Amino acid sequence: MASPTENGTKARLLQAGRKVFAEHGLKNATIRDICALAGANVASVNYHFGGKEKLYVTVLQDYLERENRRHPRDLGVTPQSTPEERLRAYVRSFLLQTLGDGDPENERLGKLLIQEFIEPSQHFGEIIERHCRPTHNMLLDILRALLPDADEGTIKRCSESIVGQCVLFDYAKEAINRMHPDLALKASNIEHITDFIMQFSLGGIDRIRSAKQQ
Amino acid sequence: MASPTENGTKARLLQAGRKVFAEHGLKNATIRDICALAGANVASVNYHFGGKEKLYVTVLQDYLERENRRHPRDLGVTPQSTPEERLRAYVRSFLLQTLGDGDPENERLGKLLIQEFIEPSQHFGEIIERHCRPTHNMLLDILRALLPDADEGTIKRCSESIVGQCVLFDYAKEAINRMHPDLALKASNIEHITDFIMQFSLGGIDRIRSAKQQ
DNA sequence: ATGGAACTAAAACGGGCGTTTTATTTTTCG
DNA sequence: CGAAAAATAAAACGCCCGTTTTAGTTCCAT
Repeated sequence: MASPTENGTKARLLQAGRKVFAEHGLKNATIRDICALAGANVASVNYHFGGKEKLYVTVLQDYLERENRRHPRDLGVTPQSTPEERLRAYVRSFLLQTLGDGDPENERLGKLLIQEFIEPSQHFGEIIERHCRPTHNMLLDILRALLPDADEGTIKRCSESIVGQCVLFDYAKEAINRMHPDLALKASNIEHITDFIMQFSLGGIDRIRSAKQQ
Repeated sequence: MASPTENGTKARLLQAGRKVFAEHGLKNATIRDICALAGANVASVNYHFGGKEKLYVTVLQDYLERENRRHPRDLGVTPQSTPEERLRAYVRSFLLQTLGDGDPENERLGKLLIQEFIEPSQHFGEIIERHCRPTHNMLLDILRALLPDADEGTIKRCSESIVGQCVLFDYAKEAINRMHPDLALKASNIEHITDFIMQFSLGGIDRIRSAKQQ
C-alpha cells in the first residue's frame, strides 16, 4: 500500500508541482505540464488537491517547512549563546535557505515565496504569520541583546538592515549573476559572505549604539 | 495634429498600459483591459505597438527613464562632493524611486522591475546594461573613495550590503506593512530612513576598513 | 467472488486570451 | 476635391487553460 508519501500519484503530483511552480510561478505554470511531468492525468490535480491553487499553497507551505527544518535560524546555538553567535547562525541560515540544497528543483522554489512578497495571494497572511513573523522575532530578540538600551524602533531598523543584506542574494540573484558573477551566493563562499555581513552589521550596530548613547 | 505624446490613442494606450501592467504584471494583464481603460479597440495595441510584449517593454523602459530623471542618483552632488554626501544622495535616490511620487499608478510600477529581477524576460539584459549597471557603477565609485585601499571584492561586497538595505523596502513592502507598519517607507520618514541606512553603512564600512588594515 | 470505494483515464466543456482579418472612418496632401 | 494613407472599429480565429463529466480500472473488505 505504500506510505502516503512514497510513490503514489498524489506524491508525484506534489513533486512535479514543486518543479513546475518553481519554474513558472502560480499563473504561468499549467496543470497539464505538472501532470505530464508526474505521468498523471490532467484531472488528477483536481481529484487529489481540489484545484490548481490548492496544490500551489500545499507546495509552498511544504517548502517552507522543509527549509526551516533543514536550516533553522538557531542551528548550533542556544538562547545562552552570545548574541553575536546567534546573529551569525541567523544570517547563515538565511543564506543557506536562499542557496538551497544544490538540487536545482528546490533551488528555484524560493521564487514562490518571492512572488508572494511581490504580488501577495490570499495566502500571504498565513505565510507571514506562520513563517516570517516567528522567524523575524528571533532576530529582534538577538538585536535587543546587542542593543539593550535601544528603543524598539531602532531595533527594528537594524533588523531591516540585516534582513536586507541577506535578502538581496535572493532578490537580485539573476542581476548579480550577470553583473558580478564572482559575487553571487555559492556554496563555496557562503561562509565568507556570512562573515562579511556579520562584520558590516556589527560595525553598523556599534555606530548606531554610540550615536544613540551620545 | 497634436504632439505625438498628447492625447492620441497611442499615448492613451501607453498610459493605460502603465496602469494595468503595474497592477497585474506582464502575464496577468490583458490587452482587453488596457484597451478598455484607454477607450480603444482591442486591435489597437497590435496596430500601434506590434503586440502586447512590445507595449510592455516600452512601458518599462519609459518608467525607468522617467524615474531616473526625477530622482537621479547624484541629485544635488557633484563628483567633487565628499563620498559621504554622494552616498547619501545615492541612498536617498534609491528610496525616493522606491517610494514613487504618490501617484498610485506609478507607485506600483516598480513591481514591473521587480518582476524582471525575479523572473527575467528576454529584455532583462538590456535593462541591466542600460539602467542597473551604470547606476551601480556610481555606487562602486563612491565606495572606492570611501575605501581607497580595499580590493574590488570588498568594494562590491559593501555595495551589496548597501543596496540590500535599500531594496528591502521595495521587495518586502507588503510584509513590512503587515508586520511593522510603522517601519514602512513613507514620504514622512524617508529622511529618517536615509539617515539610519547611512549611519549603519558608514559604521559597517569603518569596521570593514579596520579589519582589512589590521 | 463480489460489491463498493478509491483511483485513473479520456474527452469534452466553457471561457479567456493575443492576434488577425476585414471593413469603415478619419486624416493627409497634391 | 479626391485619392491614398493612417487610424479605428467589429468580428472572428485559433489556441490554451482549469475544470467537469463520464467511463473505465484497481483494490480491498466482506
